[in-house]
Amino acid sequence: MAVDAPLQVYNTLTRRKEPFETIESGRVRMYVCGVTVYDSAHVGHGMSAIVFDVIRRYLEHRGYDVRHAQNFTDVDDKIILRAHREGITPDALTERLIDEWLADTDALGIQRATVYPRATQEIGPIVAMIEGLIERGHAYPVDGDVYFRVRSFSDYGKLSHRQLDDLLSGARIEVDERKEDPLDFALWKAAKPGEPSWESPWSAGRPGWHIECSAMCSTHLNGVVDIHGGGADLIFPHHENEIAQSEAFLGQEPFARYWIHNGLLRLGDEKMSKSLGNMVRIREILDRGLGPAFRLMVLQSHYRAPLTFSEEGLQAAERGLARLRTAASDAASPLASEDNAETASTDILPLVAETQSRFHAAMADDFDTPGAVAALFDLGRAINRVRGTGVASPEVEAARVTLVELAGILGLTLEDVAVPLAGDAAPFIDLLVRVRDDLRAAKQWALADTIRDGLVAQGIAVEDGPTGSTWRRA
RNA sequence: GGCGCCAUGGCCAAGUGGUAAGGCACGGGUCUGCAAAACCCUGAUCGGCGGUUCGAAUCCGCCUGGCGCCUCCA
Repeated sequence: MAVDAPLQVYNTLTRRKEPFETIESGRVRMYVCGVTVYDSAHVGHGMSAIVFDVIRRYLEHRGYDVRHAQNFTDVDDKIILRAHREGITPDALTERLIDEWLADTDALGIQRATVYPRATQEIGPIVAMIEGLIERGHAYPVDGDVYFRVRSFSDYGKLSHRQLDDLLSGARIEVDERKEDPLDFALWKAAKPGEPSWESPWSAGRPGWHIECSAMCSTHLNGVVDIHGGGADLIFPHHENEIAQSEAFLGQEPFARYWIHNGLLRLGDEKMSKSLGNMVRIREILDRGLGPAFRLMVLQSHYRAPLTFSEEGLQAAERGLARLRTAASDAASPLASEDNAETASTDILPLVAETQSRFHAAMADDFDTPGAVAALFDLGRAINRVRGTGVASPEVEAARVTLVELAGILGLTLEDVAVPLAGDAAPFIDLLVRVRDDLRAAKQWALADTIRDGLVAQGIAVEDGPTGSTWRRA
């Protein structure tokens, strides 16, 4: 593999790209905020999952041993409300939605995290951390609740680059007289009647939203992590609060070395979000077989930039993906020699090397997937060009293998997917296509066209080449 | 009101000091019984104004337009 350039990673905390250095040599501890499971996952979640999946795949490609933790927030107001509406227990609801999440992300080709801790299964460590914060004077109990004392943490605001006083001027914060400061946030909430609860020194209750991630980083990633990621909408207050809790508790900084945030997916001119109700579920695009196209669409935009989700964008990606698949296909048909075949085929070797270096340089520069993808398209075009001359040479095969491997680092599978998708029908389609070939040889074009049209109507594209016909799923 | 981001060809989208990646679409070709696929050719001086510089899409200022966060949110 080509020598990799030093990896540069953009850090939200410092607002600049920094050389990537891990706490432990060769190992990466990565914590990515997961979802609150009260509804199905939408494509915005899918985008985030794909972004961090690619980051992880690339780090692993560079030889890092990545320990990846992603939480499920499985207790909160919305879950309780939703479960009540459906007439089921919160547990039944979250169990179902977690299964759904795993099925959806699996189908998107996302590697499973190393661990998927759940808030309700981390109560012990959470309570311990809250006790520690109270002991250190960073938190205080009130009527069974426990709040974090924001003024006790001098660095508060450093991630989102805000001043405490600026935040107050926002004036959208409900004033709770029991809190010392309006910005103090809950670490523990006493349960109301009928709500799920766990015993604690302060009340039967449940953890606040932010504390679970801090506790999970402690129990699953040794407290301090290399990468802490999530959507840009988590920067404030969630990640800001996590920093306050963890650094106040640990008595050291930084709690996370690199804060990585993906830009948000938009629908039309506004952010896609559950609260706005303008979501498109991941399942909807998976059912249409557009999962891979969605991944390519995400990759063709930089992860930190916002991306607008659109049907046209999906279709454009699907077309582009088809071209890459053609180039990566094993089944390309060789033909008798052509004059320019030899030159074309030898010229491709330097391009293979160039593609490798372009790809790696792009990825090493803060995961510039659009640049990496552009290199793949250039290589794909070169392969198709040589193929067009009908020559299958070792050089082209080398290019093809490179294309497939590099795409694999991005989680894109290019090799033949048509036959498996056609399932049991494949042998019959093969038969029809062979019969049609005989008809064409006999110049029985009307009949040949009838067969082709029939297959097309069934979603099978038939393409006639110099040495016979091939088919693929359209 | 505070903090921040963005504005690149028809659409999407990289590039952050040396004279504009890539994808999709359109048009014109090659190939082909036809079709499809594939390949080839064709298109932008980078929102506006001013400044810094030998040189700016790329740095600075102002303006216009759009977006995000400040409240649950990937």
